[in-house]
Amino acid sequence: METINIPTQTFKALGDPTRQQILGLLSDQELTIAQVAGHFDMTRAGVKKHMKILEEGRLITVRPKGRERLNSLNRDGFSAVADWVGYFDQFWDEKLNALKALVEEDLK
Amino acid sequence: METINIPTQTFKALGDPTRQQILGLLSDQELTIAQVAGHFDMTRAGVKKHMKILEEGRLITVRPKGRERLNSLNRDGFSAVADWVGYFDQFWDEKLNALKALVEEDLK
DNA sequence: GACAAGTAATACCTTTTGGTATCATATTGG
DNA sequence: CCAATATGATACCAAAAGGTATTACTTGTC
Repeated sequence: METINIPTQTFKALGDPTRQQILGLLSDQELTIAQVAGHFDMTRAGVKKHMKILEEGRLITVRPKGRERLNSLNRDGFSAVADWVGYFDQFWDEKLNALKALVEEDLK
Repeated sequence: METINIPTQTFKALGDPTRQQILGLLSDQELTIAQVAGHFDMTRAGVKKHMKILEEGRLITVRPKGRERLNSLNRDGFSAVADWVGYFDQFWDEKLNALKALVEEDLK
């Protein structure tokens, strides 16, 4: 049996509107925490907590540049979600096959 | 600009291990709330709440059968997640194109 | 050392999670 | 048909987790 690891932390990270917006911002360009905070009515500390959750969900990565730390999207988390959803594609395939078998049985 | 609606409720529904397990059970067969509760150390009322969240995330549907109500997977939620992830695929494409452009610039 | 970015600690409030209790409804047996 | 039973829906409550603001501390660059 083929198993798949469930990206719980990734889904949790995605289940918040603020974090979704942050991802949207980062899809344009990499940003510091202060720059992200500039787009919201929120303190740097508040943004930082969301960034940590996004990082734990492997949706962003951080790289130092001078005295700043630039945050950018990380493909890992997105791939994990895509894989997980793909796993359930089996289900729909089997369901369609079962339906097809039923129909063919009817035609006999 | 092409927009995409963000399935927040769906991600929220997916961000819980118990609900993920429930989806796994339902990928085998449709089940009543009582049957789902049989797989967990949880009351029917507790399970019911998870089912409601899954339903709001369009991950399951319910159909009545006698005095029972059978729960099964709903493709809508899964499709929404797939679409959303697909939207971010653009990002990786653009990033690769930018990289390619840089490399070609270098070769001049 | 001064400044700006980042991080840590704390407190407050809201949301989520799960339990118990209760009620309505549908089925089944007598 | 009526009583007993099983299912599921809902209301209320307590504990836990999550979100935000405030304040203060650390670190890196100039």
